[in-house]
Amino acid sequence: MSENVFSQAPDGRAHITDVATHAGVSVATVSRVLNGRPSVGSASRERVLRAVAELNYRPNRLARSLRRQSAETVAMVVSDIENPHFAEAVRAAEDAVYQRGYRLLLCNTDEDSGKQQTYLDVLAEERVSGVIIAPSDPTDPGLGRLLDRGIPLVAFDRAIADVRADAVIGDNLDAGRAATAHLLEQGHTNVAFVSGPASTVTGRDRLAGYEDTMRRANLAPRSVCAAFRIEDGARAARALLDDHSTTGLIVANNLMAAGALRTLRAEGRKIPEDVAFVMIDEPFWVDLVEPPVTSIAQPIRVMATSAVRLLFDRLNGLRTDSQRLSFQFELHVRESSQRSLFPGKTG
Amino acid sequence: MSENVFSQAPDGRAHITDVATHAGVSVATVSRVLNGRPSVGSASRERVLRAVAELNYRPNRLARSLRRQSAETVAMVVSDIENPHFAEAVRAAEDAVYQRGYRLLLCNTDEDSGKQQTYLDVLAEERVSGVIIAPSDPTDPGLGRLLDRGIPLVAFDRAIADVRADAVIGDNLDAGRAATAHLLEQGHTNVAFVSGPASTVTGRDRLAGYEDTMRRANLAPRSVCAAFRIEDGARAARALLDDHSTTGLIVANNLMAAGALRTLRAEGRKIPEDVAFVMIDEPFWVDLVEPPVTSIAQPIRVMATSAVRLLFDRLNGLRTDSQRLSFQFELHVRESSQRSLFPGKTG
DNA sequence: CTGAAAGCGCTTACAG
DNA sequence: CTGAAAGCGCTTACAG
Repeated sequence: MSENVFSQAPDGRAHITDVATHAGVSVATVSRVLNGRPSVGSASRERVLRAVAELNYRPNRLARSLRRQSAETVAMVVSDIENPHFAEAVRAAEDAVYQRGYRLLLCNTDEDSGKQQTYLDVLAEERVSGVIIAPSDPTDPGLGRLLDRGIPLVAFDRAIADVRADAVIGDNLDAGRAATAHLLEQGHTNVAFVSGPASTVTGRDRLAGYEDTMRRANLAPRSVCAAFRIEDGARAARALLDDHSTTGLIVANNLMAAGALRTLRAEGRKIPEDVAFVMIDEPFWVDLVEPPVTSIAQPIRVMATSAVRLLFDRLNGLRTDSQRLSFQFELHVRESSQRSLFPGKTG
Repeated sequence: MSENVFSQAPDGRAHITDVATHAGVSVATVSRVLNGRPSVGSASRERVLRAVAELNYRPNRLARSLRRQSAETVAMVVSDIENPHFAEAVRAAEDAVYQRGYRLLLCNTDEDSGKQQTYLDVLAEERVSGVIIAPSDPTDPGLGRLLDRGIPLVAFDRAIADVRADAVIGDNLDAGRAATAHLLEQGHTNVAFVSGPASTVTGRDRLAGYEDTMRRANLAPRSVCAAFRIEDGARAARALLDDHSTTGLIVANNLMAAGALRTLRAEGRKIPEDVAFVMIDEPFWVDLVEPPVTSIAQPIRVMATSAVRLLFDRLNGLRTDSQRLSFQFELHVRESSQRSLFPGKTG
């Protein structure tokens, strides 16, 4: 039991050597106590713990990570944290990662492939344990480089080409089909589609589902591609509604849907009387707007949690082959598409 | 120019020593080139750069951070990343931090003081450069411990007691006053208030502003405290609307406002005819709902950017005294509170 | 159960 | 302009 003055002021800047001195043991013993190794005498253990408390000691995780060759950090790369869809995913992923004692590094790429590239490089330097990514640019060579280094990658929401990556993806083709089929069943024939960017799978597949369903019904698809943003949705809707024969409108994500609704309101089109409306995604406001909006919902939380599980299965060596999880969307019919409420009008 | 076989496979697992060998220089020279130090001959520089490219070398940032005693990481701790208010702040902060070459570590505390405490400890271990925090628990001793270690702290959105911390706060008292004054001006006398939790400044101050304004007008304040969540807002609104004499309702944040709107709709109360409605916060959906909602808006992006600036001023040694920035809210009147549109009814 | 020592991969005075 | 060497703060065989 040393009667030393503190070898270091108790301001938390103490190092493991200070704790060792203070407790009268070796740094190895301190380390063992701190890491919960069993082989430490209870007397030593107690003195170490007391010294830690008195010095307000916190181990330096940089040093530990360097030594252990593991940073216990998962990075999540999304294209827009302000998109409630991703906010929800990030939240669920953070929870799941935190429960496993890891940290979640957030990277927002802003749908900018340059920013994504920079981030992927940084993540490689950072020696993160794994990466969950909704790629802005799925062709980024940085993705392959990460995998080259043995850093497991999970494509979330949007697929990437590299077969070594795991993936958790919604069935976007089906989402586009379901939305379209629903409006056709309501008797609409002139249905237009506000699509996401062709550079993303979510953009392409949802559009493909729409076009496919239209063509099978011998109807001409009509769509405009836009970025997944509010203003772009408003603009795209304006373009599509120029043709006043349009009686059904599908919007490929929640932000664009907000913009499209603004356009419909600004132009005085009644929903669903003039235009029936369906959106993909189900933000909390679907039933706050007037009328409540028919939506195609995705189990985002479950998907995010699954992505984390896939990652940790790899990290824990439980699996070496890559896996791809596909999730179904669900159609939730609300007033915005209820043509049947107005049986007088038929195409 | 060495004709060596790669000292290490070009799979990105190369170390600085491999690069040095490959380029035929010392590790010191490699390090200098990588860190942009001027004192390197152009021949050496070129060979190093080529070796880096050929080996797909990426420096290990853990080692660098350990050596430099700086992780170049800023942590942002928020209570709910799904709250669009914080999502917007996180996004702006991430941008500002990224521009300075730092990373943003996201910590979601879920309004759970235990989780916040754990996170603050982890951040101390992590040796993060600084912390921006909207505290779930402003009395957390971990806050003081961080400051003890010399880690700069910026209280964002919600103040903390420690005078060593910087702060970027909205004038919440004024927000509560402005919302209330607006409804009183519209002729309402029976105005109720859905408040946030008393444990947060945003909860307390907005409520205090409301109560103050009511009392000055010799009116009896009536409020219910709730968590900043959708369901809690719905429940609180139900309780307050039980008293059918209520003609004005103010809700203290955007999530609770969504819940309150749901309640109003469920109970068939017309806005603003039966109940005039004002919310604090201005999410993008304020003008999508019917009718558009009068809101008290805050310049969140500017606030988040300012928080980052305060942090870096400290990190760059430009300032040692603590600073507190206060931001004003703005009242944006929309239909939900337009009593004047219905001049026939007067309280 | 415990300690001395090597080593994780860098950076940076120091010396030339 | 360049290199040899110390050191950042830990963890972990190895030996006892």
